Amino acid sequence: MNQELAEIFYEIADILEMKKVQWKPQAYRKAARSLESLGENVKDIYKEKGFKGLTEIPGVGEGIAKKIVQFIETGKVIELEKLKKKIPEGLADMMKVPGLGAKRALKLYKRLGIKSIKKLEEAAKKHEIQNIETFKEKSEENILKGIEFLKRSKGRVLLGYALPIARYIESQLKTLKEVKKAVSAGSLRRREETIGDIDILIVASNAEPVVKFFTEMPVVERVLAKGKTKAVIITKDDIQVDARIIKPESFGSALQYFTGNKEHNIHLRRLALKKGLKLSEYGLFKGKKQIAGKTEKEVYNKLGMCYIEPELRTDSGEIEAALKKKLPKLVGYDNIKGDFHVHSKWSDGSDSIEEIAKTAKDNGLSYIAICDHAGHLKIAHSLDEKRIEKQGKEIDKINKKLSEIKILKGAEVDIMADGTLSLKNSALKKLDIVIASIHSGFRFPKEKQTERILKAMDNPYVNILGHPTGRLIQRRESYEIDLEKICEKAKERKIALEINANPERFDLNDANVKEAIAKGAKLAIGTDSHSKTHLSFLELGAAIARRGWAEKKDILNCLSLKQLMKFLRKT
DNA sequence: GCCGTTTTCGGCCCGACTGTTTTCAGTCG
Repeated sequence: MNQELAEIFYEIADILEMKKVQWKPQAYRKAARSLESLGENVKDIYKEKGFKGLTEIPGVGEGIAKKIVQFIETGKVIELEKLKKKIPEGLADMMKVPGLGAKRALKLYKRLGIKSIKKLEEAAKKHEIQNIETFKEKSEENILKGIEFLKRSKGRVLLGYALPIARYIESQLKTLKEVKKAVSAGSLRRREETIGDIDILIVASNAEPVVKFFTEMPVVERVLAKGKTKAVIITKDDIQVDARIIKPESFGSALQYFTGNKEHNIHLRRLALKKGLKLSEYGLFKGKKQIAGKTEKEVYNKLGMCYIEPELRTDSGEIEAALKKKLPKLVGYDNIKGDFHVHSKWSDGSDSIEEIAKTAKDNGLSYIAICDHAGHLKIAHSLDEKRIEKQGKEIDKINKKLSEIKILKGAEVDIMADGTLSLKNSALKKLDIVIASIHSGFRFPKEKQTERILKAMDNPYVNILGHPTGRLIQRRESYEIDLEKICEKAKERKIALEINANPERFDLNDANVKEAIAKGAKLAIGTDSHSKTHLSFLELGAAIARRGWAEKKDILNCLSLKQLMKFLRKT
């Protein structure tokens, strides 16, 4: 619902821009972005808090709220239908071609009657476009390249996929003697679940060789821009990477600016203006004098607030909290002592328990819970009671052998349609830790789904509710649940809600985490590893917790083994 | 169309790069 509405508002913005309407396009886009990053479904907001609730969404006022209501009730927004009649269908699509904005797209339509990407491609191939003033051969070439990119590009990529690529490019850049710093900013540094492009900031003694190196790296497929301080490339796996060369005295303000997000930055710049200052990527200025910019902290402090961690910079209350110095002390990446959700060869994982435990130990963990599938799910080689017992003996052996790491005996059991579990209590009782998850019946209506989960949570042996909403990023919607009720039950029953750190899941997500904490529920990060290399997802789980404003006390993984065992032995 | 510690009108972030231009508009982030 939110995404559909966002797309409608983006389209309205595009058409309005072509019609040379001032300001409204920005307003619609702001609302669209706001909807995209909203944790809650607008439909639920409307149901619970009515029209007023909608206008409380940042960037949504009376006008846009009315359109949201219209969409909820009728499935359409009349304004868009009207606008579409004035501008040929497909024309707004043309703006998706990189380098082609509203004005030039409209010009092509007016002069050549081009009104779709397909027609655009044909015209460019026939060299009809270079005859229009302000278009020449180069424009034609770029349009074709842009269309090609559009066809191949998969859009936003998962954080878990982009992060290693970014780190690799950073490390390559750091091999240059000119490079003093190379740091990724942007949505990657905010640890968003998907990344549009990678932004790398570089401090270098001499920009020229750095730009040359960057645009000629072996991973480069195509160079989009190459200037004195900025270069843009597309990698062979179709990820756009921007590089900026920064002076050391501006490094903090540049890092701040390029870490964003957009709303956060605009908010800060407005605050700066109110103080009679100007904030840009070059620094915070009073007249022509730079008063901050070397570090991010300096910039935030000079604006009258405390430092804001990158993961929080989404303009969703963090600036107000920072001004009042009331930001939470976020859980640290190094506070995470263990992993609660690991599969081994015993079910559908690919490594032995011993291999996994050794890797975990090398990663600095002090405990992991082996939670293989247990019960009826034959396809994942689920363990029955007998095999669980056998596995337990193997774990005992390895525990004796390895020091500094403790392997907990666990299982991931299925929540059946009626809310019972796929393994008998007599078996669950013997385990250190039990994760209950839904692996079937994704489409149950909200009430039934919630009831089913609540019933499972009443089982005395359940410790963690696995991937509570079941969504897969870009692939499957959440199942419909009443998260509020589930959080209340979690608090009451001392059951932790999982933050599944698998990059395709990230479930609970940041907004859910915030809600869970507000309701007093604890959270447990699990990587859902099916191979020892997946154990490194733990940091991504910590990132979600941080984006959800979690503190150490909210996260089970911060407990020492002793404290943890106490938590698990609930009455 | 949105928003308000300059509040119900009058603002709306700021700068780099490109291609086409001969000083700049368009696009992007």
